[in-house]
Amino acid sequence: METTRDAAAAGRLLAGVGLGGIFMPESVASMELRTYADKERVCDRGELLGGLYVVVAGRLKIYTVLPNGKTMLLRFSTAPMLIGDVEWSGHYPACNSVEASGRATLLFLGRTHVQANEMNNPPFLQLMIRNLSHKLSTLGNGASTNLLYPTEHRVASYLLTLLPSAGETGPREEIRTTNLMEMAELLGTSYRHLNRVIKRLADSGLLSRRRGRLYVLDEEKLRAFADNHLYT
Amino acid sequence: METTRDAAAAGRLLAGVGLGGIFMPESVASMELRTYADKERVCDRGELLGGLYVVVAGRLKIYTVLPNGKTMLLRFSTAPMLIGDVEWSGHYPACNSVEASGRATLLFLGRTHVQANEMNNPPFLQLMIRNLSHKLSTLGNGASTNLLYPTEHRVASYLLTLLPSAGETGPREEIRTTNLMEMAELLGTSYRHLNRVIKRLADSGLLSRRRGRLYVLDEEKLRAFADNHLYT
DNA sequence: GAACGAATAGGACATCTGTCCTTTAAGCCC
DNA sequence: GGGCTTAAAGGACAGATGTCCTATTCGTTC
Repeated sequence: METTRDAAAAGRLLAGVGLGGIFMPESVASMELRTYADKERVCDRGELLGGLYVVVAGRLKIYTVLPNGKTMLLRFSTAPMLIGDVEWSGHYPACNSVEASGRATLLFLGRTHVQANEMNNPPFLQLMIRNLSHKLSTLGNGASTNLLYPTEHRVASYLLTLLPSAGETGPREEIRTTNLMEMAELLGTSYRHLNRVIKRLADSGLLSRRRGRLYVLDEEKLRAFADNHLYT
Repeated sequence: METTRDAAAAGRLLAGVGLGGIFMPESVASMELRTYADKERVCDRGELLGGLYVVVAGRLKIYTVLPNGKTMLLRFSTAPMLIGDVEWSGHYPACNSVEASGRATLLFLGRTHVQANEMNNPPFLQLMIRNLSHKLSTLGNGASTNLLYPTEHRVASYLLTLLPSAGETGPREEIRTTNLMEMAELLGTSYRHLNRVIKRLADSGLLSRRRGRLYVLDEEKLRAFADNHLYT
């Protein structure tokens, strides 16, 4: 991880991701620019965070690690998401692990600066609220889906969510995985089982797989399969 | 549901649950006092909320209903939790259903009042943040546990979490269910299976069940079983 | 081109878990 | 007490899912 400190650059980056004017100038001046290499860890579950991060470029992988060693992929974060907002108010240890998925750039603002500059700054507080709300509703949706629908169904939902024609908003980079193993982790199942399910869907003619890639052949049937559900 | 409007009472109730001085006086003056009977619905998933609620007495049951009709119990809310905070910033439809578990009393503040009075009020915004953070970390913990541990394990964790001696903080009313069917819903399993697992634990001498109640016989073994995990 | 690791693909098997059904026990109302 | 509803308890069975293993394919590196 490389760290630099450049108030002008920080301000520019913030404006570039739509967060211009949100942070107090003193905060911007104290921000560190941190760049991570692919797969580099930003924080581990259980560790104290020391401050707040703003994603300004690249993509982060957010996941949980449980005592039994199992892992669950929760989401990907892109600009202008915050990292560390959940832990902030209670100064709790990180509830999830975060690592870079490809090269990623974050701005870091130390805890003392947040406390001194931002706690009475409504635009910042509102940003926190928007971020938390978004995470909460995404997580809630994913959690109940994972638990209450069979894998077959979740695979269908997942693919539809990524299908460009599916939503006016287009594919959701927040959940796009880079390979099948990640997809299994996101859907909360084993790689083996995911494969089994994909094979079933392919055998039924809903999908085709060529060289490790999946292609949706019958969007309508897939949609029926997914019970019209999406990973919002 | 009975509704009254009494600014003095609202102020008293807020102070009583530790929220004195958080809301602007104009907000307090516009709050409605709403009382719900047992099992009465406060809101249904998908409906627009119209404002923000503060729990001041009693207990609410928060759960998700999916298109396939299945249900998952997420948590119970007691004073001084907020309801509707998740949906607030985007004016989204409710992501969960809420019903009273026993008689419950809420204060309701209409959306326009929140917008006019509270959006520049740091103590209120901080309250929102605290609430959202708490919900997010609880939900994240529960979601990954439900997905990554077998039921047997979750039953053990759940019972330990409720066991007075388990935490310095004592039993967590947020997850205490009133019967086995609710417990199954909270743990994300079927009633049948929960029964099966309880029987196994009882046969192994870790629990005993008498007249529908469960008693922990061997806390140490149960703890080992739970991999030291709690429903935080 | 050979060698290697990472990712894909799937066979075999055990077991976890859900659905459907029946029985029993407890509480409530008339 | 009799009849009702609700919850607890569990038998039987099918299906979903995880674990362990083995090929195979692909891309990278030497």
